[in-house]
Amino acid sequence: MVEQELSTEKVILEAAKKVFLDKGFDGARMQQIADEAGINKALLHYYFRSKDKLFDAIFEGAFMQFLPNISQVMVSDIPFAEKIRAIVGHYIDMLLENPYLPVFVIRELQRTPEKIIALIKKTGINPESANQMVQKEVADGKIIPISFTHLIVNLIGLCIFPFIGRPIIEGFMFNSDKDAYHKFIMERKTLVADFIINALQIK
Amino acid sequence: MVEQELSTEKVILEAAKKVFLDKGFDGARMQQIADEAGINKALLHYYFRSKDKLFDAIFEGAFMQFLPNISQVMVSDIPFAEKIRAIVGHYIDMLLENPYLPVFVIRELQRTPEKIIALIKKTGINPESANQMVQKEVADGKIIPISFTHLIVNLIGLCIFPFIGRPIIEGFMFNSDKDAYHKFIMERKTLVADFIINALQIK
DNA sequence: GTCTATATTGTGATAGAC
DNA sequence: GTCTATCACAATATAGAC
Repeated sequence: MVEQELSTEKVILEAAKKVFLDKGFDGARMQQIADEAGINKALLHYYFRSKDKLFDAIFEGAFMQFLPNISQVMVSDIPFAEKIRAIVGHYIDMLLENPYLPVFVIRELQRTPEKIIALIKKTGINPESANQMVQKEVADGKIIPISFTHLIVNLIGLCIFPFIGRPIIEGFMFNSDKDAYHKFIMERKTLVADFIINALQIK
Repeated sequence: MVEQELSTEKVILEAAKKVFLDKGFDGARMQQIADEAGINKALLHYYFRSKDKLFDAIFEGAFMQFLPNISQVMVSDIPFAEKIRAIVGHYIDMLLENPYLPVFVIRELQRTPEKIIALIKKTGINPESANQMVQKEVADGKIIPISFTHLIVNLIGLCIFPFIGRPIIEGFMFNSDKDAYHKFIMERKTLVADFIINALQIK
């Protein structure tokens, strides 16, 4: 078992991710990334040639992480309500570990939408098959009529907004009480799932 | 009735709002704002002295518009379900007219959170009084137990995410079919209200 | 591979004529 | 008030020594 030191490239990628996630492409500075990595600017360009390419090196992974992992859960054999609970629970856990991810993705989605559409198309994700599963539940009278698109938009919106709006929720609603904010997020793991389950009138 | 020509200051503010809303503070360029206003950069500085001050001149109004107008509706005498319908309907209508507003506010909320907390505190908005109204409904057994904070976070999240995620929804889910996207948004005016009403099990 | 120094371009801001 | 010209500095990127 070797105490492997992180390669320079990995250190740069870590630093870049941290700065880009916080500041966005437009707000990030190569100098800040270099400082964060404990190296100088020239070395960034030696490894990644340009700010654009360095950004690309971290974006795809971040974006894929942002998409909730529904396919694994959807094909499993548990009741629909349990699927909702599992997806919401895992998604909020991921967001707790990556709280800047939503704002980051949203910012870049506005800056370079075409690039990101191309990226998501490349993944082979198939919303039509997801929709068929939802429509099966509808046809069986298990849930009220709703499209997969509306459902996933509701689910993501309910999960990410507390992270997007953290400054207002923590700073204003909870008077900068971090513990109250954290408690609020933990409550949402069950609250959001129940909210969706009630809304869909799952039988 | 005079065909009043817009003052230069108003033209600048309109141009600045357009560019800042689209690109954010970091991505916006004074040159682009000048072009948009049909004037030169020097004149921008003559009127507003700095990019920061020009930004401040448009931000407060934009941010206030972003907050859903709940107080007027909440104090009225209609049933709770109708209040939800009214708030959601008006909010989505506003977002249809200002589709870039959510991303803009979110970006700046991350960039200068303290400034924005101070701004919202200045308005005298009182979440405690809103919470009391919600708790009255809970105590009367009209809705399931929920805090005002969870409720408003759910409501805003459900309303804004379709606008935040437009590139993915329109570009990917609907294969760049703008009409399909617009239809989707219009559906949400009733769908989101019903979703909340069902979730709260309003009696 | 890593550094210092420097080139090059972009961008906010000002000076001064009209 | 509005313009052209320009300054000053910030930021990306490269050259070249080690």
